[in-house]
Amino acid sequence: MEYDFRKIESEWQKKWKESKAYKVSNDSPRPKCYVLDMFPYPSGAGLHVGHPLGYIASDIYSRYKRLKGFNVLHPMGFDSFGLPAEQYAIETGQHPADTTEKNIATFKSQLDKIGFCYDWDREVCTSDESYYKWTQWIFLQLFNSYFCNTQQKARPIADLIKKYEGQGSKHFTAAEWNSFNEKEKTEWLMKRRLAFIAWGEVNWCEALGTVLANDEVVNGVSERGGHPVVKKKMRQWYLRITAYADRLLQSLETVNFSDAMKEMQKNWIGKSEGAEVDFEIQVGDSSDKRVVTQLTGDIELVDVTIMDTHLDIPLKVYTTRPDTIFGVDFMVVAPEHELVSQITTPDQKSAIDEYLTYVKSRSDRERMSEVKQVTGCFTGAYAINPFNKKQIPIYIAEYVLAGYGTGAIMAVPCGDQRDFDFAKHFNIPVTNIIGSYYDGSAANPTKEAILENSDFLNGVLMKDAIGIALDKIEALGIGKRKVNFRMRDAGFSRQRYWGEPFPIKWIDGVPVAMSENELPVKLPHVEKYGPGPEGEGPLANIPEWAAAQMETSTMPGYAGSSWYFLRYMDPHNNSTFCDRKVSDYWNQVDVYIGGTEHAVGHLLYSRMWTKVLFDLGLIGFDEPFKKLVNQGMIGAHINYINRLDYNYKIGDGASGIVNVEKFIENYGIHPDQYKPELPQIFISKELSDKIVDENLSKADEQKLTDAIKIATTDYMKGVAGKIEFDEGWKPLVLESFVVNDSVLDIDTFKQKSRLANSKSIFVYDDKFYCHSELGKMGKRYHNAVNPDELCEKYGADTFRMYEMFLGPVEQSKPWDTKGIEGVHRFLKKLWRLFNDELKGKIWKDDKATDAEMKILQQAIKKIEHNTETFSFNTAVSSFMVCVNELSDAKCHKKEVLEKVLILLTPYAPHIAAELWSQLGNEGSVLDASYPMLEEKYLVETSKEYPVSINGKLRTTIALSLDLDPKQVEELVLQNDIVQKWLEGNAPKKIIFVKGKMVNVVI
RNA sequence: GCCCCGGUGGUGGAAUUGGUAGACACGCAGGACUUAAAAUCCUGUUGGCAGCAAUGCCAGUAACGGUUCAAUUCCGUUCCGGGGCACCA
Repeated sequence: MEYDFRKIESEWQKKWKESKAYKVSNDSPRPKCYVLDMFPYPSGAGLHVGHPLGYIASDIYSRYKRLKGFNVLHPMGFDSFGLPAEQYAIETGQHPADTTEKNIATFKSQLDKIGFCYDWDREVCTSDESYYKWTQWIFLQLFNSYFCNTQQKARPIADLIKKYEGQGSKHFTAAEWNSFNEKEKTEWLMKRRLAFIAWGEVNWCEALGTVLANDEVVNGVSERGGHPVVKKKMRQWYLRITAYADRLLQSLETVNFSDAMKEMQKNWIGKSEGAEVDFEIQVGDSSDKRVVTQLTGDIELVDVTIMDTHLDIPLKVYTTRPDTIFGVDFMVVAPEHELVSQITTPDQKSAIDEYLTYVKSRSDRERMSEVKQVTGCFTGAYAINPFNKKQIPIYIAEYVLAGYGTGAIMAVPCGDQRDFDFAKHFNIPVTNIIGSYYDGSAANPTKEAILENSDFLNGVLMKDAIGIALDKIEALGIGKRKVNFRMRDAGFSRQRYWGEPFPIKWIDGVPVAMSENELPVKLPHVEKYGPGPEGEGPLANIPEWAAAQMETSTMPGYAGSSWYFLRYMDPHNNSTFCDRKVSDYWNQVDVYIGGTEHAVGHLLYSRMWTKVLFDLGLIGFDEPFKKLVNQGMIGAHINYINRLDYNYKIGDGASGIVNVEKFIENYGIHPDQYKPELPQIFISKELSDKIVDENLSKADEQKLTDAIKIATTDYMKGVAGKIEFDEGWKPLVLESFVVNDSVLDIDTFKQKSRLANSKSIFVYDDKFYCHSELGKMGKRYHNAVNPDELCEKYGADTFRMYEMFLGPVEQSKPWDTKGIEGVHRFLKKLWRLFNDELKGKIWKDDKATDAEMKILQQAIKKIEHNTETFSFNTAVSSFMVCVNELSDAKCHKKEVLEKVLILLTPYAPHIAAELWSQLGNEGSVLDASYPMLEEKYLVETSKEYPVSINGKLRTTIALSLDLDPKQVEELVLQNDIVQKWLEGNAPKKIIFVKGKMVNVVI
């Protein structure tokens, strides 16, 4: 009886489907465990072997927990709104709903072949009405809530209105509030809502007709498609995630994420503690009597003489190092800063104007990329150091950004390298406040120096001086402590079609929330997916939609994925997004598995939504994911082949001018239109390397010349002209199936590669080598490996185990299909413990020996530990060790084998179930109980001790474990090899670690 | 530039708190079975030196140095690779 995995797997998959073996109940006396994979986007390309890595890991863990007696929720669904479907719709005219449905079907069939234990009854798709109804509902909760700074939590906006009506705010009195008209009230409330509308500079991409999030823009072009992106002012919806910045940061301490992940989130939030300090501004020096006369309206510098040279408005700077305030030698203000026009002196006006023009001419991209070049311009104005009244020149420079802090910094050249470079460039004298820590050649950002030249801070350690300076600044009323965050509020509008419509109507220019019983606001059908007028979304093109004054943008991709883990708990509830009782039962996701690419986007947004829902009392926990496991990427070799570049040119050859008549006679075409299909000349890697190194041998040169000759002569018959070779060659991506260990399989290449043409010429030595590098797996690199094919060829069980066997889940690693044979052999070997090819059944009911039990118990111990710690690769090798040992011991005993099957069920469920039923077991192996570890079989009485001389292993000696150190020493010293090394001398020391090793020091 | 993670045979990778480096596989080489192939099984496989051989010795976990009886593991410096952030004050 052979291991017929195709039959076994399809039969068991069918059985499990029919018996609803993966149905999960919300009502169970067993403890719960929630294992979740990151929401996949159902792309048209389908799955490649990189995708299921995390799914297999989570599936193994889920099945393991089930065997351990947990009620396990392990759902799957689809993040089905998104740009690619819409792009595809624009290109092909197919409705995104149709293509999405098709893609989901493909995904599901691919996933099912791998044998995952999903309860498909709980599947959710973000583009289903029954789902996005609740996305819209949560949006309304966000819209109708504000962040209360006193309680540091979200509260209903009604509470705020009540407060405004009763006691007003620091901006208006209660009486004023009550006299405001609706529009004014709306505007004030909009400043506090968690979902709000605002004008903002957004990344506008003309080609996609949409606004992109920061992380969707790469190097100034759109991530998808690479279209140019420009800044544009638009009215956008935003989520006030900045209100949660501190809580998002603090509660990172409560979750089990990797340090790298926490670090990324911390960087993104970018909290810094410092101070805002006001500096008096003096325009011109005191001998110069010119100053600003008008400070309101459109400000202009007026050339009049006035005695007072001080500006009423202070220069507000943000600094994290108030301890360095006596080392300030100049100020830098962002070129966009509103004070620039006010403080510029007439002398400097033309220089400043020139610099501003220069800055405007620079794209953001240039401003970011050119770090080394120092640019800037003096404004003519000075700030006054509030402590020592020193005059400090004010510059503008593009390295200071208007959007961060106050848009102005105090520059301390002895402590900050950028400031130092700037000072050198403009010959600004540098004040040294850190003594020997500053050597005059570079800045030193230390906090460990004792301050000098610093008035009341003299002799104080910088670290300590920060607090002292802050106290003084606050006491003098010239500034205050201030915490800054780098994070910005999250843009929540997309000028797109394939997303959730907003439950918002615009009435007299005011956004008005629709009521909950009007939900869902259904996404209407459109004929065209192009953008609407003025950059609005496609919905603006629908007359009825526009007439109903509906919001025309839709929600972004992360809307639906910010709360989907809640919907899985209660997917069919029509009266609420998720029943509180149910979410209290399932609570947080215990293990969340996915890639690092969602580190800052999805994870921060879903964490924020969870906090809001918690604040509003809708769920009972404020962090969605208890533990996060980051799966590594599966890479693949990208292979390149070098093709010589050459062009056919007629008429400028050495042989002279083309005889047009003769040419037409030969070819029936005018020479200008003649474009022959030229043979392609491919050169192998070592040859192209030699060419680069100018290391070409005579023989190599001859080969190339010959190839070129063949290529040219064929096409030159009777024609005057020549073929011109460009200098180099083009590396082209090869299909991975034509390459074996960097060697090109020329026959397969000729038959199957899209690059081959009938007249390809190959230039190489003994083997044709290709250039090969490790990169991503994907369609465009022609190296994607499809899991379906592997499941077909080796079975799902083999595929699952091989993916795990590749290496640690969290580590990125290259794919290599070859190794899969080893895992497949292992399963066949396991099968042969139960069945013989000829004799059939060979398993027996005999009592197992202690030695056999020991093999089993070792396996239980290792595999349980490895599964628990997500070390699935070592678990697979432990299975191999176990089966190898049982085979060697010729153990075919049910008592041992059935336990092995339970251990194996999470990893290879089909074969485990089949053999389990062959053993005559009633009931499903899916619900068997995990074998208990019985330590008594693992107790050893003796050990083969490694014996080292001076730490170097020389021999091993078998010793009983109950010997005392003295007895051990005696036995060790009697050993021949030890004697040999001692050369008759007494050892200096003998180190004995019980159960580990012996080391003799001589 | 800053932060995080990593570097182990031809390849993927093992190695509790420092305690027998290279488990388990792939590949390769040789052998058995077979008319042959597939499948299966057995043997070898870090490098170098010596030996008919069992074996022995030396070197060896990116490089160098340190701590220790003992270092892939801890510390320091450097190099290389991957990821994240970036004129962030």
